[in-house]
Amino acid sequence: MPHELPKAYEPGAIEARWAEYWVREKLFHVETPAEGDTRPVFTLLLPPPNVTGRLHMGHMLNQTQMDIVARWHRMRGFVSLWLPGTDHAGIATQMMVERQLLKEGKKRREMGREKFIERVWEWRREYGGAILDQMKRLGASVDWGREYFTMDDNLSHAVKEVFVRLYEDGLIYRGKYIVNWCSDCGTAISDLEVKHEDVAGKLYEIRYPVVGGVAGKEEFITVATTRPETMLGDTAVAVNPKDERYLHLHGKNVMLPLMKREIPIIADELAQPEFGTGAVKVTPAHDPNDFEAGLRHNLPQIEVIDEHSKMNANAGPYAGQDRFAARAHVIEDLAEQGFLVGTKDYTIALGKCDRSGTIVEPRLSTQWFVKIAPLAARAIEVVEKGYIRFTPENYGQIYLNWMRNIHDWCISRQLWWGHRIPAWYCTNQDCKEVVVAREAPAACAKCGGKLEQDTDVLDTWFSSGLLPFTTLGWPEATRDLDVFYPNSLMITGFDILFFWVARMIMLGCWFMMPPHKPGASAGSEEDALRASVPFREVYIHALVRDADRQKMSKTKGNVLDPIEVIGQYGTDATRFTLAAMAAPGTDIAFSESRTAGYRNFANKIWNAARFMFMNVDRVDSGLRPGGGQECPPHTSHGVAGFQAVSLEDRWILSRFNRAAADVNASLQNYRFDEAATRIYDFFWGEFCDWYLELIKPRLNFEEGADTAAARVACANLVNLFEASLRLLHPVMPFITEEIWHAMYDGKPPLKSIALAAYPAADEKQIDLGVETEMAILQDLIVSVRNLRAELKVEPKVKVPIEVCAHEPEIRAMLERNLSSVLMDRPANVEKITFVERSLANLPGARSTSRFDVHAIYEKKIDVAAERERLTKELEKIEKEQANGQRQLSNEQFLAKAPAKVVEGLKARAEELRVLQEKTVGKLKELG
RNA sequence: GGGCGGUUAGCUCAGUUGGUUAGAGCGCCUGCCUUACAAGCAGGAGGUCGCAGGUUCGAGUCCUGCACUGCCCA
Repeated sequence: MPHELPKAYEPGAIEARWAEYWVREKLFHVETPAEGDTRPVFTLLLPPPNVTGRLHMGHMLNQTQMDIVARWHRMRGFVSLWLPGTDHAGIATQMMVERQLLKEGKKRREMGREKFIERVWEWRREYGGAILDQMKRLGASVDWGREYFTMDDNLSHAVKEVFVRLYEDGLIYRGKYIVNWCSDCGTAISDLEVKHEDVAGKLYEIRYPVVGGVAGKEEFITVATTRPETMLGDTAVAVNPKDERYLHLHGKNVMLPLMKREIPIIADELAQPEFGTGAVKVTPAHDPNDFEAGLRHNLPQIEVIDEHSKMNANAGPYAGQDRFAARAHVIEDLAEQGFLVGTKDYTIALGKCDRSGTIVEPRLSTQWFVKIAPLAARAIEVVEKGYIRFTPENYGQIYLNWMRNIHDWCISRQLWWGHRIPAWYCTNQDCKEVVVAREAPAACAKCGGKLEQDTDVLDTWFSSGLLPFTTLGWPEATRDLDVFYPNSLMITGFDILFFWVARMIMLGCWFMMPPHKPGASAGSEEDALRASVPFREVYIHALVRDADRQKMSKTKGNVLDPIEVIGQYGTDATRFTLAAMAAPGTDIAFSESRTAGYRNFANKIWNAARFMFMNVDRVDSGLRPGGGQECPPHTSHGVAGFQAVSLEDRWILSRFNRAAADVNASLQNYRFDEAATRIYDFFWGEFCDWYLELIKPRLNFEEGADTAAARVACANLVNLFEASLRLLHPVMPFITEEIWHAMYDGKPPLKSIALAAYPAADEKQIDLGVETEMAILQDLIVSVRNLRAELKVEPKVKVPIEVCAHEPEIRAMLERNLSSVLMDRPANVEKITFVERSLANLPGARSTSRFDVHAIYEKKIDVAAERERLTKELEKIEKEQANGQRQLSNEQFLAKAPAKVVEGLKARAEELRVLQEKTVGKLKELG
């Protein structure tokens, strides 16, 4: 049986099937284009989800937008490559596996590095594909044949290569510096992985006695701190050199309370005269600013807190205590000994580990760093020069501000899971040579001693920052790299703008520029720079919040699982919701009522299709889009094979082309919201509400009916519907695929609608005159419906009407297009009489500036209600009239406003004059 | 402390380089199971566009200040 669609739209039944089909048929696999292939190329890289992750609404928004763009380009004839993959996520994955081990009573360290890593791989094989399977359910048109994992051999090889080259370029160094230390994760983390949180804390004022006093008298200098326990490691007190209060103390020492250690008073900008007392304690081993000051003044660095956030042996009597317990004890002892001057409430911006939530400890530690300035300079330049464009634009500025204030990047992590740092140290204590190499060296080149590899791994973002070129074959000179680099676009959320986008730009502009760029480089240095960017455009999407605009979080319990939403409303409806709400600059308050509405939209399409098939089967079940010809080529404009015989035909054709033009323009500007709502309005508000109703009289299959007319109407319907499905496909891929295949009775000319051409506007099919005529017709129909409601005409009773058109052309147009047959369904009209006399003042009449229409119906109207309505209307008219008059009598306006606006206002004034007269007349008639 | 957004109908949001009558979905009210669709159809109510100034012939839109609110950075 052809064209069998179940009565109700059930997304679950169709979506899983197509999702599976797209993957099985490798529909979105892209072969590397051969030399000489001139097709335009569109490349997208999927921001790799964390391999331990589950799909959340943010992913779904991100992937919906990418899929819309990827499908849209593909349908427009681009080689559209969308590369999927997952990220090995060092800390998260390691923690996940450690937790699993703990249940078996095992520990990572007891197990040993090699066995542990093997275990992580096992874990990954078993669970690592979950999020990608979820992606398949979204219909993401990625090239599964090119799927990557950041720990794949080829990518690991590239990571090593990048590390060695940066080292050789002098951009990687190792040293003992203050880093952000998470004692829970047991590793250093980068600045970006520290989240600041304002908490209520205390500011303690502590006085340090000045050694020897001043002028023989005991004197103190008071410092303010939020972390009194670190005073145990103080090696100086700083005052501002310009601060006159402390000039007499320059060069003196103080006696550090509790520790009884003499430390100097230094003059340094570190101390801000307006903050607290103007004097600050200096703890070089436990504060980044103090660390810098310590270097300036050659101060010793005394560590008092260890890697587990406990006080160490240097903390004297406090050794072994937890840092917070030590704080309490220190305060107690200071108070007891008379050194505590005061305690104030104070808001502290507390740094916490993004992953574990533990309070980060600034700690001296030997780590590897990237010297960021040279990389940042280039990354700034390419954005300033517009080689990378941000949407919304303001993110470009945010990016630049961040990039201009960037600090060196700590890239080593004290983990096992990740890319191990390719550095070796000579175990000979007299040599201690450091070797950075691509392959493990056999022995120390300097002394022949034994070498041991660094036990640390690299920050996960170090490897993901390379993906735009490493996934394409770098460091080899590959054809893929030639064709697909730079990527066309990066779509991602604001939260990883710095983590990832910024780093991709820095690394891309470094390694895809000479001398690191593989293959021959043609053109100037400027051309090379322009071509070095990882992507031409960056689109930053919003955050998905819950319906009450609250951030979704597990603790609040307001997390919406996209898979559940999909289960309830379908992927298409969920995608449509995200697209329709994706207005730039605003977060998305995801509301399920909205999704339910778009599920209804899908149902509407479904039923319109059933209506189409029902009629097609009555005319000729072999009827196919394009009259059975081949599928339109990629340059397809407008609707092919459409025979516009009636006003509504010409109208819908014109409206379709306008919609196509608008949707393409919106997608070009990443206005997914505009594109989605434009299609919605067209399909529901114009195609279903008006066009389908207006052609029903032609779809008459009774005895003696005009079957030729029905055939044309059906053919038009099929052609228009097919084009509309293509227009909608990028946003709602499943339902469009389903109906499209049904239209061809399961034997479509292509494997998928996804491979068909995207509709573009055909200017010749757009007709403003026709649209205006149709608007008048619609006005008339709505007026009659209004009248019926007012007159409370029984729904089943048909009413004859009289129509008076003021202008002969309008009357001719109405006479041409209005028939009782046509008016029967939309307005329940049985007979139409055209008259010359004005009907404006009759009860049971409605007027516009172009016509009067009168419903011939006995029932008395509700005079009071009618008067109220008319009075309200008159008020509105007169208000607008007054407004218009004020402007039109203003010479300045006439002189300065564009002619188009003035003319428009004059025309409107004339309309208002007619309407005002009619309304006043009618009110008089009512008495 | 520095920076960036937001404030439009009961709710969630659109509103283009300033231009004629500020729109949608949901919700609400009224009437309809009209042979595609009640997940639907038809009709309707509801807004001094956060406040105060300013620029302009003209401001929801541009500028200044204020209030409230959210986010990022330190």
